[in-house]
Amino acid sequence: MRQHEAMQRDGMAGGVAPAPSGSQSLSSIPLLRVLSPEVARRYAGAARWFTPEPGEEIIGFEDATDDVFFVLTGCVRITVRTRGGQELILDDIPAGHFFGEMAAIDGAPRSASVTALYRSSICRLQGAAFMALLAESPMLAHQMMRLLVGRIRLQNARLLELTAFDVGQRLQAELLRLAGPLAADGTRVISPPPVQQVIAQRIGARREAVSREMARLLRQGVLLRRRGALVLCHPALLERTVAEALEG
Amino acid sequence: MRQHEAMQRDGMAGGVAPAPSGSQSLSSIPLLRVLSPEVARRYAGAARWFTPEPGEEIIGFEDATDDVFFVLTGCVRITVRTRGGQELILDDIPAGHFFGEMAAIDGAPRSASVTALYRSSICRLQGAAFMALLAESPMLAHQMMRLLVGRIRLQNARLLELTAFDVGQRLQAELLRLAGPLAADGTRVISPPPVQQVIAQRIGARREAVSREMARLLRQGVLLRRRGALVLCHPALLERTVAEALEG
DNA sequence: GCATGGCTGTGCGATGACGCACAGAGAAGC
DNA sequence: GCTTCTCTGTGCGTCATCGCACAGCCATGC
Repeated sequence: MRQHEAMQRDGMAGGVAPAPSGSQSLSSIPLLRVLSPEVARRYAGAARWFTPEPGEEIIGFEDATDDVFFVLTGCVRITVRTRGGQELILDDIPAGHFFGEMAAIDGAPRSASVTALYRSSICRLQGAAFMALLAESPMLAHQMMRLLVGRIRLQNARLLELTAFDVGQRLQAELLRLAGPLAADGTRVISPPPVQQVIAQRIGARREAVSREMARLLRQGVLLRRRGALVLCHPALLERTVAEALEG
Repeated sequence: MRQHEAMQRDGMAGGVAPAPSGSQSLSSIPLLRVLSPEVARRYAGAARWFTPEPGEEIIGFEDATDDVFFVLTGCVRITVRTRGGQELILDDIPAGHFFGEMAAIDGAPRSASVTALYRSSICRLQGAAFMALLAESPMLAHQMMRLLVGRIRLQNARLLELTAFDVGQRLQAELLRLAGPLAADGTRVISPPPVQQVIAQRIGARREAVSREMARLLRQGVLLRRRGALVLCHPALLERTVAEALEG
């Protein structure tokens, strides 16, 4: 079940949404913090709050809506699927971030599906209102562009990996992306670690292949399994392997 | 040689750049046409013109520059490579379009390389000036976001194809992307067609595999080879195959 | 016309990934 | 504690793709 996987992936439990106090809540959204209170108030009417349950689909592929969604608590997952069950995880959106802005910007139908991982509290803003906000605040527009560019960069990297790397190399690259910052002892941890199935769906591989490759890394000692965490013992070594993959 | 490939891919021959008439030329750039003449004049000082030769590298991976480039005539190709020679073609930028905006927007080093396919005439604008323009013109900023979003959508599709499609299916999807509009007789043409090596680099496959799959399509009669053109006889049939690939 | 050089088609062995199957480990619930 | 369910590890046959090799084709230039 998706719910289980979600729980395992990340410790945050889904909580009840804070009572949406209507008109003053837009400024609780990190992206919109740059707005003046006056502006935020003006657009509050275009916002609605809701709290999807784990596994609930928030956006379906090719939906014609253009709302923008802000995750206040909880977490959602963006995926593209073939109807045959092949599923690629594009991104996980944690609390404080947002999704759904692409349809608002270009008016095209949704290109991916979004599902709640836990019970989440989410604010949805009408696409037109969001675009008006962007037009009103150059700072906001700039921030938006930075985020879009960041996503393109990440996807460029994934595209290259998919064509040039084997499963083992893609796994190592993904582990580095998932890991937290460098700790004092030179290690980086992934905590809590996603289940292998999820990693597989992120790097376009099968669960079994991920299992085999992780076993290899464990045997080599570059990876360590702890209670509720994966420890990259020698992140520099992994980085070197990835860099070498780029060499050849 | 890259030059040859370029010639074959597209009929436009590299011409000599129009004598850059200095300060009034910014308005000859499609993207910047929305600017008032006054604004265009104000930023003209931040622009420089140059004419790279075929095969010349305009941007190298991880360069620290942040200029934005506008292709006035000719064409350039954006690629990411492994140093071992694996090369993925991200996009070709024809006359009238631009590239290099990502570094200007987020200040990060270049994530891909750009090479001139023919002798091209190109205008480079300082990153800071470009960002100032975006801040000044919400219309321009909106247009920019639309373009970024379009690129993300395209890459989402390619990512899914790479993980879920086999070479044959990816080829069919790419042929549909390369083809021009539907003609009166129900066909769509690709003219001039890229060499197979280029198609292979776009879909993350080997030249031989592309050759084999194209031979199959030719045999089936959905594809036809003409002088300097590929004709998709039954584009609807190809679309159906791709859609079916998504089903299973 | 002829030679050159790149493009294309195809055969074939090697190999990496798939996909199934099943056993053991671990967590959650009763 | 026991059951149940998911997650994980691994063996193995199958299959798609790779990577090489080489032959024929076509365009270009002399």
